[in-house]
Amino acid sequence: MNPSPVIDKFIRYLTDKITLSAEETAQIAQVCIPKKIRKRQLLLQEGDVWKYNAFVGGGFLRTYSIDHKGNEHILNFAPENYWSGDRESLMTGKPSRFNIEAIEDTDLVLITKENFDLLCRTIPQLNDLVNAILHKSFIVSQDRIHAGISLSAEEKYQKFLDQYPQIANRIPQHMIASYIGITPETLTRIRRNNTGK
Amino acid sequence: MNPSPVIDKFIRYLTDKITLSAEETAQIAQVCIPKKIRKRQLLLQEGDVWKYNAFVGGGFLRTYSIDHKGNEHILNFAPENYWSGDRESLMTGKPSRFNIEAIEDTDLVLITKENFDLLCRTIPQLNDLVNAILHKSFIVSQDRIHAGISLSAEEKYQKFLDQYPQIANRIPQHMIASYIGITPETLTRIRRNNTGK
DNA sequence: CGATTCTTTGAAAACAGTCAATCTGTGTGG
DNA sequence: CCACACAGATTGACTGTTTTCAAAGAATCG
Repeated sequence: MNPSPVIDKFIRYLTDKITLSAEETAQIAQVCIPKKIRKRQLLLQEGDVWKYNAFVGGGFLRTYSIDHKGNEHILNFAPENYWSGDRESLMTGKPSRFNIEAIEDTDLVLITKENFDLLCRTIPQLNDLVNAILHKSFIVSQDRIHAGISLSAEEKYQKFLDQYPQIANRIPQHMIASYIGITPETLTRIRRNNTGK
Repeated sequence: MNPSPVIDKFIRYLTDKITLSAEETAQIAQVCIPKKIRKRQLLLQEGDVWKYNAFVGGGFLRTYSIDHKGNEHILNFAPENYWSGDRESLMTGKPSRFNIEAIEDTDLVLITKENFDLLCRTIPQLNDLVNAILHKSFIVSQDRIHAGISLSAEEKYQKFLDQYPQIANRIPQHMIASYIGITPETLTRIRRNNTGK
């Protein structure tokens, strides 16, 4: 047992997918930094450098940028059992263009890049898992790009609902609008036309 | 020396990035399938299952879909020293939604998924290289998604020019339009307004 | 309840798409 | 070498979609 429930949750998430020895789980737990953030608090602020891998044990995060007009653009959502962070800042060491904010009170595990890389080098199954997740994320990204260049606003909304029903009913709809790249007013109008039929 | 110049090119691409023993390069070369395709020929046709990893030694490929109105949407370009293929079809075994076509006469190396995975398991440096490429590709994808939801058509065009000048002057501009998700007519109008200043 | 956040609405303007026609450059076959 | 075909780019007029801005209604939370 660990001092922190979210670390337990993280270890369970891992052992659900890969086999780990007692030493390995201990080794992982040792470098886990549990963290709680309240609704509307920032985990990462634009301009800061991101240094971790973050696992969401409970709650909900969003990653977004703010453009020159003050409009927010949501790049990602991260509910429980998802990962969050800014890989670009992590990899390059440059200041992030994004904010990561809690949509709900959130429990996290942070692992610094150095520790995480070390774990991956020491535990091959973990390395494989991480690569499998990355691989899947890439495919999902490509699909979102394809949707972005080929679907109408209405189709993008429908696709979002189909793909992420559990997210859709947990967030305000202006965040869905932001994620698919339209204004909240446009989303209202799309919904009016659809529910009318 | 290999029977095929494109395999040599591929091996050089690899040894430029990682250290390989003579046996390892031999092992890799052994499973390489060299292939030439002519301009406008298809490497992959929508509906077929994609089975390979494809390295572009020379020439130029594009990956695109055709929507219900008959419009093409370009998901990716692959010039020399890039990889191509449909990872989604490769991973799931499902028929591809995409076509991959040669924009110019193209020299390729194909490696079947089975052989490729085996190589990665046998040669750790190769595995690391592949993961590093995937990691980078993911970051590039995220950036394109962000551009898609936050930039105007004009800004997307400008970003494309900045990011891929060497691609921009090698393809017809209606393909740039297709890649950034606008019509060729709109791109013409954007250009007119910009070069006018 | 009062404050805040979120959604909806309307009217106008900006933007992007459609369709059809024309213009341009390139390359091929006669 | 010319004529023609073809792919690509541009234009204009029109339509349709999306944004913008301002205001008013819900809904939620402390």
